Amino acid sequence: MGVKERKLRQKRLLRQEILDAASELFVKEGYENVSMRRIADKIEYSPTTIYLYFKDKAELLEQVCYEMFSRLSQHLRAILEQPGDPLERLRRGLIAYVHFGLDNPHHYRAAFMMPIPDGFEKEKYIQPDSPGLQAFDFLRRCVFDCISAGKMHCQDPELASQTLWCGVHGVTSLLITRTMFPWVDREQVIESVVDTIITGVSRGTA
Amino acid sequence: MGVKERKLRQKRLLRQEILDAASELFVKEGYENVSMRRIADKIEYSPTTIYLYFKDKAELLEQVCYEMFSRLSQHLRAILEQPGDPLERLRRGLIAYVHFGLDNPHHYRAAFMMPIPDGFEKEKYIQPDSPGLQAFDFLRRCVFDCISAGKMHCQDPELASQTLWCGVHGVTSLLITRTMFPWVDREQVIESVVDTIITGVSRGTA
DNA sequence: CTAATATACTTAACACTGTTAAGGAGATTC
DNA sequence: GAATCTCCTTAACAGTGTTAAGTATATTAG
Repeated sequence: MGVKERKLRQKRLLRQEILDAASELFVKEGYENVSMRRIADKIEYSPTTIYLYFKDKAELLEQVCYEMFSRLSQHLRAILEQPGDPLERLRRGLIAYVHFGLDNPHHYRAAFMMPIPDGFEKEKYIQPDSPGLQAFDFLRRCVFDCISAGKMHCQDPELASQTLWCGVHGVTSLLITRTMFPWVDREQVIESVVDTIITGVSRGTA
Repeated sequence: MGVKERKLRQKRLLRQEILDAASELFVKEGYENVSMRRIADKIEYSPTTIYLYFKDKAELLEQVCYEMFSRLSQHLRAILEQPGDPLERLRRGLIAYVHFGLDNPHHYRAAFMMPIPDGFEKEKYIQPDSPGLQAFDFLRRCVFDCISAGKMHCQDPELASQTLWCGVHGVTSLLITRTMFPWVDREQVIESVVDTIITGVSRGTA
């Protein structure tokens, strides 16, 4: 009686089709410039069909970002699980973070630079297995490794991690939104920020 | 024949009235949650009247941000023109920047965290007397003072300034958009970031 | 094999949005 | 007193996210 499974499979397929269409459009044109009707056109269904699979446009974006975070997590894991000097690993991880954001500017904007709808964050962002926190966890572990290796005299790994995150987020988001600013050189700024915060955290007194 | 001046004065008055109403609503509810009709209601004019004074909603926001930048500039000047250790001045300036952003989250978001409409930036952001660049100039001068005083061995004051800006922007924007993130302590993170980037820039090798 | 039900989708509509075109009172000028 | 100009409004357009109601089709029950 595989009929039920076939139906379920088809439902999942359509759901993914919607997700892919939305993702592609969000990436190309940005969340607020894509309408539900456009997404519907792309998959050749009526606009209201989307609401059978997603609560609203925000949830659609949320799911798209979820997938994006998963990719970021994988990306970071690949880097941070390599052997070698933990400080150098940290450096490479932070730089990879920035480039990942610059490669996916619309998703990055959606994930980190937009106000979170009410009653949204607590459930989705606090649960510890969300890809967002998972990515942050890689950073935290890497910082811990640095402290263990005596490469960083800082009492508080959590504070250090959050500080580092703020730093890389700063470059990433400014390079995304202020493309016309007379940056001395984009790559140079990225390296400068990463080096600066690593130096500051590892040699700092805080 | 003061009739012409009176009319001009009244036009400027209404323009400012629109600006104030828009600013207040933007601050309270955020740019995208405020409609032209709501602004019009507040000043008790028809919605289309606004278009006699501003090209579109984006220009309205731009002007509101312009005023906000002017206040930030004044704020920073007050701090950075005080005598004393330039490194300490820099520190106070950066912390003031962050708090200013946190005190005006919607304006800060509008000014730094939103994509710039096409054909907008070149004219408005590159002209050197814009309050935005003016504020950045204070930072640049302060960094220059630090280098002159031998407190910072870094060859490139421009790169150092941009690096510092990225850092403070990072904390500011993350604290604005991710209010529910389990921050170790908001004030502590601010201080940590500022101290970290200052330490990094002044002791760094880059 | 027919009748009832459940599934998956669509059409039509609502209440909004930013923005523009056309028109209308009231003051100013000739 | 007639024409013009200024400032503002009404009405409308084309779009938005979203919901309620309706319609075929497939599945199940009698």
